[in-house]
Amino acid sequence: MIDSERYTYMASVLKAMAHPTRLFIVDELDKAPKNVSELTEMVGIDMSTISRHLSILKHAGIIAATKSNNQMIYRLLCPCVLDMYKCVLQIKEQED
Amino acid sequence: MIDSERYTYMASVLKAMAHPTRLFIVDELDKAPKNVSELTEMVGIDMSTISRHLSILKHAGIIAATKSNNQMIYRLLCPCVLDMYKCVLQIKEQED
DNA sequence: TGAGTATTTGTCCTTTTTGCCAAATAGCCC
DNA sequence: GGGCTATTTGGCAAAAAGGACAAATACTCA
Repeated sequence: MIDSERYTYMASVLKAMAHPTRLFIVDELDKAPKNVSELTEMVGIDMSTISRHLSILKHAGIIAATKSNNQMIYRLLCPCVLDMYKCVLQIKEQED
Repeated sequence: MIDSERYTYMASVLKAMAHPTRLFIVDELDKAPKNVSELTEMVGIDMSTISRHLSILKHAGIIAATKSNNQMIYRLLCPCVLDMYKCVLQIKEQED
């Protein structure tokens, strides 16, 4: 398979996006940076789970974190990922 | 979590994309429709595995199949998914 | 230093994904 | 129908992902 490394890299980024909670987080961070507690409250699951989701997104290079006092403020790095949402919804329309 | 259903749907489509082999297949089908044997030869893994990858992409609404004689010809339905590649590579550049 | 808040990490368990092999199915041609 | 080719499906094992709880870490403020 040609360019196998590139496909593996791209798949890892897409995999980082491919979870409902993480898509929600990305959407929220696009509106404004937020800390872990705020996101935890919005999603309504264990904070440790949210923290791991954030770690996955950060590791993929999609979001970044800044420490402010004893909080971690997460922000969206690449708003271009939101364009993916549009394409996906276009697929949905075509199906209906 | 607001819009939970929509995020679940979007995650399912992204998950369907999030595999190196499936990204390769999408890329190839964008160039031209192909049958299972052709893709199997290009990727170099078991045909049953390719068939399952195709089934995942088809189920997600990303590709479609047409039967021609005793072959299945797969084609890309939404070329917009290729724009995702661009965004992902943009993330990579920002990291380097 | 010690209490308190915010976040991350370790561990365990369950579910999902991936890939191979073998078997089943579908369609063509004789 | 029978052989042939193309594709899909069943079953299994290994690997990865997801989530909860508890414990650890980090930082602030008194």
